[in-house]
Amino acid sequence: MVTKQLSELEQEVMNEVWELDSCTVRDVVNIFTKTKGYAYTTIATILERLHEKGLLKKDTSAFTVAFTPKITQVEYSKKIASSLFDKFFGTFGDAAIASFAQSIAELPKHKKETLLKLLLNHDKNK
Amino acid sequence: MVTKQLSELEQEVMNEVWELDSCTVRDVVNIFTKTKGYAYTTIATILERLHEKGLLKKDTSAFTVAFTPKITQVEYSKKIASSLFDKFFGTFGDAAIASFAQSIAELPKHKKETLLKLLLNHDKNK
DNA sequence: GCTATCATCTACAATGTGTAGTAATTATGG
DNA sequence: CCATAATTACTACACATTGTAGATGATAGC
Repeated sequence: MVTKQLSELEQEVMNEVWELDSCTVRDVVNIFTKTKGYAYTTIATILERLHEKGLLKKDTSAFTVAFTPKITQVEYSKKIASSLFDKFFGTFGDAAIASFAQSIAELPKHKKETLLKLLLNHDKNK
Repeated sequence: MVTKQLSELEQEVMNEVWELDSCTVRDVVNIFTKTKGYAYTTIATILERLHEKGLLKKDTSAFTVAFTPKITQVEYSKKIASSLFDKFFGTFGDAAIASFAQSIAELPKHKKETLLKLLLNHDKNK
């Protein structure tokens, strides 16, 4: 099951929605006005596209529409990780395991250590 | 340094070029006729694009052009892995380390074991 | 010299993406 | 209750990427 990645802006917006949890177009626009200035309709379009892609629930019962994530950020990141790995090993095969390992080894120390701990734990409890 | 991923077809062709090492358009066309039937010019276009993207050397000294990889598949897969990890953690932050670990845990046994061995080795030699 | 092959140039439809205007509708402050 | 602001739904559009390949001119080899 290939989980296609979101576009840059979609992902940014999605991250905000995860922070806000339930929100309106205006809420998201307000967040972004502090940094980049997007038109109201631009954000509306992106939220709509995220809805079409099945990532957001859309509650239209009130005049002002509310969007809510259908999946948590952690769940979603899990899907993306799986999909990435599948694609990576599908493309490069077992020869790429070393590349993979090397990239892990080059992660910032705290990430690497947390990761190793998790992996070894997993391994014990199998 | 973000290494952008190749398109599906570009990647397929690139994989063949890595197998053949030095090759002509015809060589690649021949490989593919066994499976999918691409027009000669389709493959030529893809090879040209891979050249533009800096992945292939193009030797035009003879009438029949020869393409050669500028980077090995393993080196390239290393870049992709790094880029993928950067993007992944850049997008989802440390909260995603667990997702990452879980996806590793779900890899086929032999991949996972090879990977763990490499990681622990790395860790020892630091 | 003819013919098959090749390289290069050009093209084009489909899709994704960032970006936003317009029209119609509804909420709201006075 | 009305005017103005806010909101939604629809439409649009340019630009990049991708898969796909035709046309045209150059060349190699018989």
